[in-house]
Amino acid sequence: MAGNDTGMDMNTLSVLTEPNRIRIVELLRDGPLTVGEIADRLEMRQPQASKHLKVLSEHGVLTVQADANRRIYKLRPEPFQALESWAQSFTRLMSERYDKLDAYLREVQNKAKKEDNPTT
Amino acid sequence: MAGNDTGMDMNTLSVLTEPNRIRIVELLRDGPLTVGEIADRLEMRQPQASKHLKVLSEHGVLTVQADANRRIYKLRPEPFQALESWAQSFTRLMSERYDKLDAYLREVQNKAKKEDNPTT
DNA sequence: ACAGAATATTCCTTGACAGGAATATTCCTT
DNA sequence: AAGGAATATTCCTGTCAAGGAATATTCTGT
Repeated sequence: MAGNDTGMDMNTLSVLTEPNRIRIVELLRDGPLTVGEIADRLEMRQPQASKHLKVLSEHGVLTVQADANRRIYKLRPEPFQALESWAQSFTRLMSERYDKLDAYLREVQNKAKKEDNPTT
Repeated sequence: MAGNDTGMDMNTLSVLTEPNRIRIVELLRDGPLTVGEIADRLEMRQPQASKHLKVLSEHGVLTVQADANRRIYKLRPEPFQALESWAQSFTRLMSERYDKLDAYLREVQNKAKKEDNPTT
């Protein structure tokens, strides 16, 4: 493992960075919607909406619920919890890290000298 | 505005789509590093590292500090705070939204009937 | 069974973008 | 001033993914 214990699947993040998918997700924040409504409100064509919804579903961001002809999409909480944790893993550490810059600077300079004459 | 008041600029986020950039960001979580070290530890070539670092800097995820020949890159806290807020704007609402599914279902079905014979 | 909604899928084209390789630039050291 | 790190930039090429358009599928109501 690479020290990522936030449960954050990085594909989830990358799936959320497509502009139209972000719009979909933000729209669904206010509640579940059908494909048609999503396409309408975001002024995109139905096929594109379906495609994005598929991607989002496949990555666990959304779930579908069938209602007759329609498919109602809604957000799943998990990815956002994971994303929040992931972001926190940075914000929590950030302030103390700030102090380490000076230390690192000196360290780097030392290493530079050492590499001038390695013990050989 | 489109109801996004978290200060989250999604273009900032979109920069984190690229796997190697995520790796860089996670590496820098442990503290600032020079270009060479980043390239080494992530086993990528220096030019690619520089390119990614440039993109990350341009989008405000990193800052540079020059030290002689070297450039020390470190994370900026703002994007991650914004990301955390953004994620929270979902996790906070998610549980109550869950209850609204049934309501929405009925609403959708009503609307369907109305559209069958619009008042004209 | 049929007509017609609502949604999904396929095929195609195009643009963006990441990596490779070579080279330019900047800065230090002597 | 010259040589040599460390880093940045440029040019090229291939890949991938999003959008458009057309079509297929699924479901309903009668």
